[in-house]
Amino acid sequence: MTQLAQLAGLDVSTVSRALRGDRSRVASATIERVGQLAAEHGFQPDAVAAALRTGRTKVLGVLVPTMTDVAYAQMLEGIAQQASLRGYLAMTTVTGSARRTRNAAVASLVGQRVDGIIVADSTVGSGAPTALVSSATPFLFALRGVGHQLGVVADDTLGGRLVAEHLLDRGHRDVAVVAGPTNATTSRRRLSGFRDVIRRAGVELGADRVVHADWGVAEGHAAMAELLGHGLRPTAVFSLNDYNAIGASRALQNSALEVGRDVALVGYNDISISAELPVPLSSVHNNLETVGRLAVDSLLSLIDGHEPPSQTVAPRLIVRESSGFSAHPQR
Amino acid sequence: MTQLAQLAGLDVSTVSRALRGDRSRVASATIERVGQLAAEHGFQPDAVAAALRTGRTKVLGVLVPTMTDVAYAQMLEGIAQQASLRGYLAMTTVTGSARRTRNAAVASLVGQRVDGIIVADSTVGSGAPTALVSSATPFLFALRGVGHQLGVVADDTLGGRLVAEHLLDRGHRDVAVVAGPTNATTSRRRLSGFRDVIRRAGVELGADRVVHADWGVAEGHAAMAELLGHGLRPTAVFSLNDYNAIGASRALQNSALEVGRDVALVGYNDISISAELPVPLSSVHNNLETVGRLAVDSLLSLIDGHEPPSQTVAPRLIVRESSGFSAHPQR
DNA sequence: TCTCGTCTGCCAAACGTTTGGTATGAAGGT
DNA sequence: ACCTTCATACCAAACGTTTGGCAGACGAGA
Repeated sequence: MTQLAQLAGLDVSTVSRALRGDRSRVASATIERVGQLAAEHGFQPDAVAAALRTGRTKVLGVLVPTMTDVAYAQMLEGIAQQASLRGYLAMTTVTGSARRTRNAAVASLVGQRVDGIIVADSTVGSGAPTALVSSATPFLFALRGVGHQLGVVADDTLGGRLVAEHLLDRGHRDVAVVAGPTNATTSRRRLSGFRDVIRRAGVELGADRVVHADWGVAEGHAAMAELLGHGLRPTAVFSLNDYNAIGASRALQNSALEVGRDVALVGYNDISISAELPVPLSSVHNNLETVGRLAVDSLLSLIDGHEPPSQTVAPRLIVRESSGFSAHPQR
Repeated sequence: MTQLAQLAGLDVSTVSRALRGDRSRVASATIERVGQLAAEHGFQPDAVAAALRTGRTKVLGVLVPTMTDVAYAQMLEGIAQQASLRGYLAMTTVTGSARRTRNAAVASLVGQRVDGIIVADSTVGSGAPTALVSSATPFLFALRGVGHQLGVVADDTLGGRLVAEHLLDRGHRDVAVVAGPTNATTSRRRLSGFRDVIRRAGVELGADRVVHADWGVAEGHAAMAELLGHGLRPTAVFSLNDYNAIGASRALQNSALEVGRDVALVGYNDISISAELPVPLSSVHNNLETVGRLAVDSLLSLIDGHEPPSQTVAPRLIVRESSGFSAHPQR
C-alpha cells in the first residue's frame, strides 16, 4: 500500500481511506483515482492486516454435519451468496457426528477469529458446542433449532400440518407414517405437526402406524415393508423425506398397491427427481437457500450488536400425482 | 498471550514457541505445562496475527460452480476433511457461471491471503481466472482439468471407455448417447472415451445418435424422446449422467421399451438413488472424495515449493440390472 | 576451581493495515 | 485585508503474533 501511495503522491493513510471509500475524509476525485490505480496494478489490500487492526475478519464460520445432503448444500449456497453480497466470506467445516471433531472445528474457527458462526449441525441431544459458548464469538442456529436459542429454521411443524390437511382434504382417514430417525429434530417436528392436525380431525394415529427409519432409500423400503407386513393397508402414507418415500413406493409396488391410485404418498424436501418419478411425488418444498440467506442477515445483525428475532421459514406443499386423487370411499 | 505468559511466569516468546511445540528451543515439560494452562483458560492464539507475521494463513480457497450438485459436494467434503487433517481450513466460494463473479471471488480469496486455491469450476472455454494468474497465489485445477495445467481430475475418458467395453461385451452394436452439455469438459471426455472404443470395434456412432442436453432429469427425458422421435431404436443407451439417465428411462418407458430387457441403460456418477431405482441403474462410480483429498495434498506440496505431478483418479463401472443382460441376438 | 559447551529463556523488531488527532490550504464573509 | 470555517491530507501508534540474536544458568570435564 505504501508503494501505491507513493505512486499516487499521497500518504498511505489517505490511500487506505480512499480504498475503503471514506467520502467524509477523502475527495471523491481522489477516491476515484486511487481505485483506478489499484486496479491497474492489481493491488489487493491485505485483509489479514486489516483484520488484525480492526478486529473484524469479514469471515463467517459455518458448521454442518455433511455437505452431500442436498438440503445442507442448498442452505450453504444461500449462505455463501448472501455472505458475499454483504462483503463477507463463508468458511464451512464439516463436523460429522463425533463430538470431538465438532469442538475441534469450533476451535479452528474461533482461532481464525471469524466474526460469527452459523451452527447447522445440531441434533436433538447436542446444544451449542461448549467451545463456542465460552468464546465471545456471536453465533446462531440454522436449519435445525435448539430450544429457545436464536435461530433461523425451516418450519417443519407447519410442513407436517400441511400434509395432514391435504390428506384429510382428499378424504383419507387411514394413514401411516415412515418417520425418519428418532434423534433428528426435523423428523420430530414434522411428525408432531402431522399428528396434531390428524388428531384434531378425530383420526387415530396408533403407534403401530408410525415406523422410524434412517434417511435413505433402502431404509424407507424396509420401513414400509414392515408396516405392510403387519397387515396394514393405509390409503395414505406420509414419508418424512423423499428418499424414504422412493423406497416406500417400491415396497408398496411389491404389495401390488399402486401409488397415486390405491395409496397416496407424500414426501418431504422436494428433491429434484421427485417431480420426475414415474408417478411424480407430492412433497413439501423448503426454500433452504432462503434459510441460509436469513441466517446470514440475522448473524450480521447480531454481530452489529442488535438482537435479531428467531425466524421460521414456511415450506409449501407441492401436490403431484402421487397424492392428487381423492380417497376411494369404499376403503 | 501476554496474560498467559504472566500466568506461567514466562516470556511471551517462550509461550509462543511452547504452543507451537518447538522442542528445539523449549523444554518438553514447559511445553506440556503451557498447553495445559492454555486449555484451562480457553486460550486460542490469534491466527490472524500469526498469519500477518508469518505470511501464511493456513487457509485454502476453493472455487466451485455450485454446491448442490452431489459431485461437487463430495469433492468438497474430501477437501474439507483432508485440509483439516493437514491443519488447514477450506474457504469455498460459489462462482456460478458469470465471469465477473468468478474474478470477484478470486479477488476475495487473494485478498484474504489464502495460501493456495483449488479451481474446480472450469468449463471448456474458461482457463485460470485472470485475477489468479496475476497474483502469486499457488493454485491447481480439480475435478475438471484445463489443458496441460497442473490438476487432479477424475478420468472421464476412462469412464467412457469402460462403458463402451461393457456394452460391446454384452453384444450391443446399436448404441446411442445422451451427452450432457457441449461446454463441459466432463461430457467431452466421457464421450470421446466411449467413441474411441466403439469405433475401434468397428461400430458406427453417427451424429444422429448423440444428442446433447443439460444435466437435469427433464432434459434427459427430452433428449431421449428426440432420439426416439427420429425413429431410432438402439439396444443400448449411454447417458453421461445419472439424472439424464433417469429422465431417459421415462422416455423409453413411454415408447414401451423396458430398461433392463429391451434396452440397456448406463449412467454416470452413481448417485445414491441409482442403486435403488425400480430397475437399478448401471453407473460409473467416481471416488470424488479422493479427488478432493489428492487435490489438497498436491496443493500443499505446491505451496511448499515442490512440483507435484498432475493426477487422474480412475473411476469404476458398477453394473446393475439396467444393463446386466445380454443383447438379444435378433435385434 | 575454572572453563567450556549446551540448554533454556528474554528482548525487540517486524508483518500491513486503520484511525484519532492535528496541520495545511482554500474559500467565503465582513 | 483579516478572520472564520470547512475540506483535505499527514503523522504515528496500535492490533497480537513470530523469530533471530543474545544472555544467563547449569552441568561436566580437566
